[in-house]
Amino acid sequence: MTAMAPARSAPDLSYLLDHTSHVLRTRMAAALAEIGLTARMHCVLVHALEEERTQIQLAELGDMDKTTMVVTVDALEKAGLAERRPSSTDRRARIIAITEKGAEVAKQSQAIVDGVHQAALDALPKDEAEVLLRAMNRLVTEHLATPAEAPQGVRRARQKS
Amino acid sequence: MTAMAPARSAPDLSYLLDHTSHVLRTRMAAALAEIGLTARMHCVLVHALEEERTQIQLAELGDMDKTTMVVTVDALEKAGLAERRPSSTDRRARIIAITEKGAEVAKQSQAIVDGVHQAALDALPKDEAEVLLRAMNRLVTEHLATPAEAPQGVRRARQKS
DNA sequence: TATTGTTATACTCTATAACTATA
DNA sequence: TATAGTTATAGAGTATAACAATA
Repeated sequence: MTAMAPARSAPDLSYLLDHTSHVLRTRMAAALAEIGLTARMHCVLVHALEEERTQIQLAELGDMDKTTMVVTVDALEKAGLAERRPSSTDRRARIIAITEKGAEVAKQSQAIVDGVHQAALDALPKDEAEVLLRAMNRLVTEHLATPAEAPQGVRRARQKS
Repeated sequence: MTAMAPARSAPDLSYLLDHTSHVLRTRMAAALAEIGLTARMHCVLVHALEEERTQIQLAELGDMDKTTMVVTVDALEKAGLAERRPSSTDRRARIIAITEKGAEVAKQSQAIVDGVHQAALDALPKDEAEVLLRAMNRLVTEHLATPAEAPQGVRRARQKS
């Protein structure tokens, strides 16, 4: 959706943010798809490499639901990039261990991600890119840190079958 | 989803754009919901007010599917903000005419939209806000103008029932 | 034949609920 | 009792197909 603001209005920040984030997301998806990854898979791969983490911990880091995590880990396992290992301290939990192949793919995917990001920043004058990042970081940590409550779209509890 | 970039990487533009656009979208939805509008309804309202436009033209302007347009116009009609009128030049097409009440609501909703945008920009130092807008406009018109093709997510044709 | 608007429906995504096994 | 992970499925959003009227 576009164009929240006609003439004589405040600049249409909604459009600017929505459009750029959408286009960048499609670029990223397309670039990662070339090595068989989704953005979520890359995200889990990278965080699981940093240290031993359970599915729940990885879900929180990637801001996903634990059920979404299940399918993401399923995909990583199926591709031979990760394995579920029982935690030595909690028999309920699974540590997501990255395989050797997974580590290699993670290196590639990180290069891809960095490349897509850098290409966008390089398309700007250096000083603009710098200020853009500073301003965006400020918004993310301050005024636009937390989402508003959903207005009417409250998800109803599902019916008992 | 968050955190495409760990240490030693290019700045995580994906996260910055996704997070800010998501939060701003929830703010906008919540603010517009107070007068019974969705962002789409506001968008159609404003564009239909500018000049006589058909549903298809409005759909293109708002980057929606024509079927999404149908439900949006349904909602506007039900709320008494717009009416479908037969086009005088093409008997297939419907002109979306905004009612008096619709015009008034559009004025309010535009003020709401501007307020949400301005509040975000006011949260930044003036020079940062200026450069942010310049940089975002540059990205939107240049490097991040057009989405990449969807990689695998090709929608299959539906089965004949 | 192509296009506007409509209805109906299928697809994708994600969250909810319910469950098992542990804690 | 609460939590980690799993399965199954409901709900929201949206695109596709088919259609009627008209171009």
